[in-house]
Amino acid sequence: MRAALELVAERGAQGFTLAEASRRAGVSVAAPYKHFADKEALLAELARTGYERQYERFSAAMAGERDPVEQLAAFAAAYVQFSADSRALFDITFATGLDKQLYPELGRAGDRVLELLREPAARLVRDPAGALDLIHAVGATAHGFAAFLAEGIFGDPAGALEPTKRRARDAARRLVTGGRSG
Amino acid sequence: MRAALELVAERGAQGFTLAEASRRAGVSVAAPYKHFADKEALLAELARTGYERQYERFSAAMAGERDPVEQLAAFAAAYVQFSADSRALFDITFATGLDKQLYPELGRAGDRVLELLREPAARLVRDPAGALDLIHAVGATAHGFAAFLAEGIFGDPAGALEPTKRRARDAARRLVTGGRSG
DNA sequence: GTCTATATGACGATAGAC
DNA sequence: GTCTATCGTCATATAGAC
Repeated sequence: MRAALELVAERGAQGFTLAEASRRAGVSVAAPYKHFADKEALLAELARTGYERQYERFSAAMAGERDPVEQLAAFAAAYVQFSADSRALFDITFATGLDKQLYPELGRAGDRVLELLREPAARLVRDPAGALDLIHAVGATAHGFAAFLAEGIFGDPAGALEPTKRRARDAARRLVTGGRSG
Repeated sequence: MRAALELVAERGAQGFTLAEASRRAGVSVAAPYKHFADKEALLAELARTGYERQYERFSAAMAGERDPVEQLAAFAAAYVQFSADSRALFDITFATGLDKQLYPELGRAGDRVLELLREPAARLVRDPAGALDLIHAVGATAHGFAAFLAEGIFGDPAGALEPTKRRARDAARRLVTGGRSG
């Protein structure tokens, strides 16, 4: 798993091959098949832990804030942070093309992450549909900043991390406070 | 090129293979090498046209608005629209991992797209750094909505397209009108 | 511009032994 | 739980003829 994660970090979730991961782990290419049904199953397991780490990190970041607006802003910043310092785990939860019907735990784990935003959103918007919209808007914006950062659009990803976190935080605040919420 | 694009649409930019594209085009696997140096060069060319189409579509959408806020909002909606109706061209501009140093035209073509936002942003924010921040925020948010839509987070992508466009438009407006702009 | 043929090398997955 | 060996398949890229 460690070797697989490293490989995903280097080559992306698609460029990942079981054979190379096996070589790096120092085992034969046959060994993984005693632990996983196939290549996809290993990727799915990796993605599951990716969501779990996200959940831990985001909830920790949000726990430091009391104001719901600041909780959403903290989420956005933590999202960007995670995408940068755990890029492999982040990518694998997105760019895999894993069938969430085939791996239902995956869909659930991903939903749990977005549900972190439910309480603060509900405190800000009475209407449930409006609250869901706010959740999606904050999540999408955080994701966009993370993707642009990784793509180098903000310049060198290492150097641009802190400014990008700040901007994601600001954008989240503006999404909440600007105009109506639905 | 047509066959290659279809293939990218089906299997993503990574799953794309030159051999399969050749088969679909009805030519041998050797033929493409008379037109492109290698597989990457063909992908880069595809990505370049992807940026060009984006530029055309986004500028057309923005031309329909006079108010700078609405121009930014129209951009966001058009971004989501393009990601949905031209998914292959959209994906290839992002998920390729193409070295923009090796293909400098690519970087320029991508920058040109974001520069569409420069004038409206400048009209809204005097400070140039603040204007750039606004460009990045609108672009990132549009991208996030597009990515979430494609990933199925909003439900069936076909059905969720129009609501997502509306939400992206709203979010862009809120980014501009909410709080300070830097 | 296109073909056939080929060199070379990976990969996913399985069989069977230890 | 791990190995060696292997099958079948596919890929990228080149050489040389038409």
